Amino acid sequence: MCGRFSLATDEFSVKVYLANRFNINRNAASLDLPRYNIAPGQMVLSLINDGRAFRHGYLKWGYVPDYDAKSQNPQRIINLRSETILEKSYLAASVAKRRCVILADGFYEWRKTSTGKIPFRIRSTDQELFPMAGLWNSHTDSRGNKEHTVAILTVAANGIVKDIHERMPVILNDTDAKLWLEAQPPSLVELKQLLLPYPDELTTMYEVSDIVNSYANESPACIVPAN
DNA sequence: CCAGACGTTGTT
DNA sequence: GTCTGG
DNA sequence: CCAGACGTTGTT
DNA sequence: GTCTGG
Repeated sequence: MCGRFSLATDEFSVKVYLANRFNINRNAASLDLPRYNIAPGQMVLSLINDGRAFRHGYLKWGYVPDYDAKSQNPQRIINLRSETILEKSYLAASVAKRRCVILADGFYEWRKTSTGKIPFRIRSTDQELFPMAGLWNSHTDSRGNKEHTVAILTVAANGIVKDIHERMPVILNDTDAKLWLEAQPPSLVELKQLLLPYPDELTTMYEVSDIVNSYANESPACIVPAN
């Protein structure tokens, strides 16, 4: 699955990416980059389509479903199985109207061994920055604060990631990302067909230090190859 | 009609 | 062991 | 995802 | 919010 990732890129590169690939040029706001260790509960850089144009902004990682929006400690869903998003009634409105992508340049998975867990970083050889498919939602919590929350969609691990883990985030290419974000998609069934394991031949993976285990370690050491 | 359920992963 | 928080 | 916390009463 | 079940 995907419970930790990186966007270890400087702000300028991300702004160039947003301009070139998504025609986003209103870029005054600071993007708080680079990030080496992004964890659930934190704000993640996301793209949506507002019906006229692509927009970027921050969403809080941990999707709060409508049915739980008013509880004191709502369920916060960090991943959703892409295979079943069309079957879950509580997701219907998000699937229809609140699809998004989350920007990353790598994600972490842990291999379980008899002696413990070993972290790995997985990247694309094709896209320095890549969009991960997500669904977002809005709610007003019990104190009246508005929150925009997001879950990352998952899919079966590809041939590379399979060595260490059974699931991986849905990574899209730029073309499919735009389709996924399309405000008036041809059909939701067609959109769901975009949610596939990333191609093996475009995937690279390497072991990293267990420094990454603690989200408090927001440091370049997280992405340095182990040994 | 209303009431009740509604996640994921990994591990067992 | 299990939940919470980042 | 992992790390960290994990209680109660009564007093301030 | 939306579907299922009774």
